Amino acid sequence: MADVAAVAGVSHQTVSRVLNDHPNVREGTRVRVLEAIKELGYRRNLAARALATAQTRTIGILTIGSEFFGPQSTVLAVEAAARAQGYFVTMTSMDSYDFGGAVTALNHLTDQSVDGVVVVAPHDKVTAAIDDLKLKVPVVVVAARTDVPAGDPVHYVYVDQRDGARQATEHLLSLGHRKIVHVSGPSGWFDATERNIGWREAMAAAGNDAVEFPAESWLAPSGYAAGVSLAPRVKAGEITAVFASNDYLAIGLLRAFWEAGLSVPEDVSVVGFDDLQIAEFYIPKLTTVRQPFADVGRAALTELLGGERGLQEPRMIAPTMVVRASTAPPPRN
Amino acid sequence: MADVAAVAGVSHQTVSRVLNDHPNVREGTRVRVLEAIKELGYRRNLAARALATAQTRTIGILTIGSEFFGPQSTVLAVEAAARAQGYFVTMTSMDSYDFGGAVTALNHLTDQSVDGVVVVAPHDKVTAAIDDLKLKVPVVVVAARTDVPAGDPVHYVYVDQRDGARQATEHLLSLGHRKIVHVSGPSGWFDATERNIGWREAMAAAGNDAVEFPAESWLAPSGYAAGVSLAPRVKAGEITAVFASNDYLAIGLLRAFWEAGLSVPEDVSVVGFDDLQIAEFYIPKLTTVRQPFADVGRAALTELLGGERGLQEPRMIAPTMVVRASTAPPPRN
DNA sequence: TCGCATTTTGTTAGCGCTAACATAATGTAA
DNA sequence: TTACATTATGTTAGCGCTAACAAAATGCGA
Repeated sequence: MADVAAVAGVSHQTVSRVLNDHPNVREGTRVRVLEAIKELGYRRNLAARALATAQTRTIGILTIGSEFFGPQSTVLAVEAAARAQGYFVTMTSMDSYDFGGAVTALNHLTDQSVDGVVVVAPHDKVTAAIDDLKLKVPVVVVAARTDVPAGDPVHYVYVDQRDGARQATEHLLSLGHRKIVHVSGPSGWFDATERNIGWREAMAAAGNDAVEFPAESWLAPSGYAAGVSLAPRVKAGEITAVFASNDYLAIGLLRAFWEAGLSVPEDVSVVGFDDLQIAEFYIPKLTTVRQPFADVGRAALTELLGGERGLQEPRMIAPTMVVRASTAPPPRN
Repeated sequence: MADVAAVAGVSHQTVSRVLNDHPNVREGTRVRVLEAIKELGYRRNLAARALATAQTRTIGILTIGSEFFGPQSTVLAVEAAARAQGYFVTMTSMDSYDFGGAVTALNHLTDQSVDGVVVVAPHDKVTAAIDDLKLKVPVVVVAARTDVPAGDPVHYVYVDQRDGARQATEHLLSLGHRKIVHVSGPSGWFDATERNIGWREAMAAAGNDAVEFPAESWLAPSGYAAGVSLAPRVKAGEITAVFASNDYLAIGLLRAFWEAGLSVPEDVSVVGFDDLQIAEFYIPKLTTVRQPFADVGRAALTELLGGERGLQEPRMIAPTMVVRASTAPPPRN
């Protein structure tokens, strides 16, 4: 910076002013400084700036360390939005979904003096760690947590999972299904819990029993296992439709049903959740609930940088029902 | 740090020594300092450290801004490996795959004084930008670039795409196929180019013509479009097998063939590339080439931090053929 | 016990930037 | 023109850490 100042014939502080768009710099001086900067290929040292200002203009993203479609898309959107706002992004993922893993990951971010944190890890162990740590920087969590106490400094942004599950369930009910099973996501995950609640509410409203089949994980093998268990009951006429807590589970289910000789949607209807890229290309095309992950990512960053503007209310984004070919009226016995 | 020093009754420099595992610190002193650190909940300011040492212990990851399975998995693995080595990770993605977009993204990383960069964006525009910029920090690119000049400071780590394509092609040839078409990936991408070469080599070695059908993108809709075009030729007996440049394309293809009333693998065989999580659950289960993305990520980081150890030769990792149910001998007319 | 090598601890300066204040230049009303 | 407000620029100090050197404490052989 001193070199630039020398070339432009000004003090280093004036260079700093130009760099920070300070108003009180004469146009001629600004131009000379800018030219010197270009000539020397100067780039300011951000570590020094961070030290002097106690601000890094960096946000941290904490994410789960797995290849799930939703979180990944959200992270990408957060990063793009942050960059557009002139922020840098540092990312870390968790080795395990327990309290300690979450604390370690959070510390890893705060060690870097991030100006804010976006957490894309909708697991209750993670939120517990956040509550416990009482971070000094703003935190936005992408998780459908509905029991947030009023005035909680941590903000939540999410897709209305409960509503999505309700839509999915009502779609099946409106087709005439009554014997429906929900293959629910693994415990600890807010999305699983909320979808479960939405499902129960819709079933209760229609006066039906809400039968669940808990999946071991979010992945296709678990859906497949569920399908293997459920197929005989479908054949016995005890089940006419399945609402799976995500598309991976739905696809596993579809595969298991196919292997059991069941036709979807003729013998049994299946609904998923997420709308994976390939949902539309599966055989049959999968009826599912689309989550606008990119919107969530953008909203989370806006919330983070927006500061104390307005209310503390969680930002909730609506999912969309996408009806394709894996659902139809139940068989007539 | 001064506070810690006061509590422990030492100078701040001794605290610094403890923090940096300097050998010449008496055990008793070290313990006292450690206790003071714990008592005060002290965490060192990394911006100051970076300023003093001119090292950030941060590596930058440049990635494409899309939800592709491979790059995403690789990024996750790089992050985990970096964290295990005590490095921080800052990430940025590109808005566009042109030269300018790559330069902007690279500058975004170097502005943060990263100690090294891992590029997970196997596109020729990106490598062109890297060559042009002559970065002062070590760079490792995850891309199957084979024309790297000897002594190039940029190192390349990748899966042997050419070999994978050869395996896929030979698998089809060994089943008896001769009329094979390769649905190739979009231009500019190293993976597409290399798979194309591997395919041609294998076909040439078997004395067959190598017929290609270029896809517009890496995504399922492009595979579907290819399938729509190819289906009549399959029916006419002009094609008995298709090697798609990735699994998304293969799935689009499968869907299009299914809609055209063609059975896979009875009427036509299909091979993909990548081994997506759901490849095993598609109907039929997809025969494909598995890429060990996590291994690549780890290898890239090792290469980056390993420094000038050993040769400059690109690190090449072998893919594995996974034979499932989408391939079979050609129909007997 | 002394003298010297070795280990341990302390002191000073500076990394490159910005905040706060000081000074100089300019504009404007009387 | 002068006096004073306003704008533009310069000077100084310090952010929290580590490198380099200085000084003190310790160990050890004679």
